[in-house]
Amino acid sequence: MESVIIVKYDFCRIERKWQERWEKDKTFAAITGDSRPKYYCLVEFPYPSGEGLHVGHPRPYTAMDIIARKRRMEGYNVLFPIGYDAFGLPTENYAINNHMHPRKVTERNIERFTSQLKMLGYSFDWDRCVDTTDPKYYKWTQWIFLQLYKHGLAYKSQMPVNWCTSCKCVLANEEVVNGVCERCGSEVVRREKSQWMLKITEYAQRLIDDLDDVDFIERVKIQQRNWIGRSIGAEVLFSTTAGDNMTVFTTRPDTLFGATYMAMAPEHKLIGKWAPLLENLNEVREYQAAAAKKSDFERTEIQKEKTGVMLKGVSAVNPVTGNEIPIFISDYVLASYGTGAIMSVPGHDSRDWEFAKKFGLPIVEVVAGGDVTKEAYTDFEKGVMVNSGFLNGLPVQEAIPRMIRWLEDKGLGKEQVNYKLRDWVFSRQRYWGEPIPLVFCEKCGWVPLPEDQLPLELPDVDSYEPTDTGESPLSKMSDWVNTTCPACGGPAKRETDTMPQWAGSSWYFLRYMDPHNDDVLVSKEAIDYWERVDWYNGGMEHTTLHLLYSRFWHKFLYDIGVVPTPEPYAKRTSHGMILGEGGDKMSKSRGNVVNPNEIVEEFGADTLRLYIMFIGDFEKAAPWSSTAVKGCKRFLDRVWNLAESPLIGDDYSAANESAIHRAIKKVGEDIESMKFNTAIAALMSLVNHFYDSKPSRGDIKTFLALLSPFAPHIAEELWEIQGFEGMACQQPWPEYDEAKTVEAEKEIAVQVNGKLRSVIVVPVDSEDSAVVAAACADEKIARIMEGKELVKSIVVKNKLVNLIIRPKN
RNA sequence: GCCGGUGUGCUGGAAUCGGUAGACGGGGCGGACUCAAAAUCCGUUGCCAGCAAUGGCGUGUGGGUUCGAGUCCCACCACCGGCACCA
Repeated sequence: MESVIIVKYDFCRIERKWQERWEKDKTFAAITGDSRPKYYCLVEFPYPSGEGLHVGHPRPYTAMDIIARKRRMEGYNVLFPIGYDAFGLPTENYAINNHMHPRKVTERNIERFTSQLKMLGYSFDWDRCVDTTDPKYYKWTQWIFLQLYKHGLAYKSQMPVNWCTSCKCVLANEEVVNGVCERCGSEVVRREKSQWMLKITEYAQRLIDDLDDVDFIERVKIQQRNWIGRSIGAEVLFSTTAGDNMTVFTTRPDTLFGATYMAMAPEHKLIGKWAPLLENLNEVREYQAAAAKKSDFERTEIQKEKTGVMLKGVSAVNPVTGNEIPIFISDYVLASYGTGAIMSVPGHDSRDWEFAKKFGLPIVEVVAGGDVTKEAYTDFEKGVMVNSGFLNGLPVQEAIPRMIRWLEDKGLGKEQVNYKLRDWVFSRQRYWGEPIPLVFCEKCGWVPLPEDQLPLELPDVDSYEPTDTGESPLSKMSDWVNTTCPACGGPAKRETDTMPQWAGSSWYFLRYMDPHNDDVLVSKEAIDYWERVDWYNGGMEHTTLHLLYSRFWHKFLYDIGVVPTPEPYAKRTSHGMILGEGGDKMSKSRGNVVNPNEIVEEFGADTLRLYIMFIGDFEKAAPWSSTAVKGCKRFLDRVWNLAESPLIGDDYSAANESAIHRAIKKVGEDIESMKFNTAIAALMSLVNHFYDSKPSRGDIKTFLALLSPFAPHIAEELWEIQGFEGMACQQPWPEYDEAKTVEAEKEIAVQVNGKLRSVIVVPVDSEDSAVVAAACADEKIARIMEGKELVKSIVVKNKLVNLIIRPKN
């Protein structure tokens, strides 16, 4: 073919031009109440950090922008909003270090983020932008908190909590990762503190059950289910020589005959009560003190040897054997799960086995199948009960319900479900968060602010510095703290802790539906129209944080009639991380962070969008490659070169028609399954095809429509140059004709005894016999078949023929 | 330990149902254009043997099912993510 000189296009001018046009025309405005079907696409709104946008951000944003743009072309009224999750520690820390008000820091960061997001040409409806730190927004965060309080789902409780030594702040369970702070990586220790808690546990079962009704990718569902950690078992009552009953939870009631000792958490309440009876009280007290000092991380370190102290003077009675068995305190029993005490069955639980070995306690086999002298036998799929009275001979699966029935009949226990999920620690001892709208009155106790006093605004303080005493910086503002009780008018004090960062993000998707409403969180009209999010993409790291929290809040709002659906998101997908060049995580300390501004300056936004989608499987992590970006720029230059000069023919050209139909099909399907990389590969192949057979104006028209969700600026400019009507992004999504996606002739692989030997070309949908005949007629095949006979042939239509041959007798 | 995921050329990654492994990019090599370089264009590029035609090998390892296995089954290995004394 003739050699072509590629003219590089002026992306800088083109991108600015179309971004201004879209903004001026409000091209992407979502219209509440519009008669078109609605579609709500959501991305996780960013935390506007001081570092600005990072190349990780555009991956999910571009993906959902492609979906949103395709939906509009398909005729939907699309809501695709953006906002800022702006409360939080990094801003506050920056403010402290640089002596700036966090409000100012936030404003500056938001401004920077906004210009960066606009630079990438996303089709957000900017008029619906929200900011969680805006009092008009957090008024409603506080309002929801008050509803939770009024419905008994928020309570204050003195309890051991996770305390981050660096942030000087408590953390929720979900925020502690491998014993360190999820945010800063510092050590987390246990502290007794009085904290506001949200009863997410009350929703544990519904949070599991309703996963069946939503279209979330499987790994998200699995991770949430595991985190909630439901287990079914039984509560069993053990009498003790002290007169009190001890209640335990077990998932293996079938092994009750094998319970040879009891173990309770060092914090267990009965220990205090039994103190006068304990012969070794000092030893017990010492153990308790030592356990209290340890961090959760130290306590739960796996490899460490089990420790414990036997309570001398009190023992328990095994209700089925009648045997008196010793009671230990040990820190391998968690105070916060089940009843804080367990029955120990060394024969069939590896932890109990280890403990029993160390303390010389009896190990009784009650399920046959293993060798309990060597290790605990824990398989409950198979195994038959022995040494177990009325259970003898039963398989485990039958013994469990039998034992539960027995316990219920005797009033000694019942079936019980437990969850690993804990209530949500909701207070933070920091400044930059939503104030908790409650006051404490000596006479009335905790009193909620009347709703007409919301928002309770954050006061300005002299110092944002967190304190080691665990008091919020707000506590020093005595003018603000001292107030009057809304109930009795007497003196009262405000709560000085603030809400965690997860508060504002637990409901933000609702505010986008009606962002400027000062009377309600979201109007009935708006919520009835937009209903819920249709497709939400976000990071896996939020699966047991934001995603779980927001499902909980939404269920609560559903229960009180604010929203019409029990689930906030119909569909949830997740993207992989963008790694640095070498495959390491991108981080400032490694010095491998790629700034999107530099890429846009050098190659343009369309190239960045295309590359970030082409980089690899959307769901998997992918390393950045500075050389590979060029490939996408080259592609766009080739597109420009092909389409910026006049073309003729408004119909598809004969030479390209089939390729175009195939591309429409492939690109459309791949977008839906988020296989953006292969969708782009299909567009590249089509362009390669166009370089072989010159495209008509009609060919290019369809191509530009397909390209426009990925590279919207260049598509728009070429659309205009070609003189097509309207904007590319407002065209109907191209349709394909299945019949035209198939070629007239097919290459058929010819195998002999399963090995590829030749390739033949036959008309599409040829009869099997014709294919076999053509294969045998092939020169190479004929040579191989010489002296052999054909025993069998297998034909896969339009793909392959396999000839089974053997030597002639 | 438990739960998920992944393993394919030099490299990022493709490959509905089991049906021509390596699409589409990057990089390399050779050539054209150029005083030269960049850019661009053309060709080539899984490995081994061979001048070639061609043959053999090849999707983490070892088995199996099948006319046919990257794909299914069994047993392993390595790496990544989540949970982690939850009774």
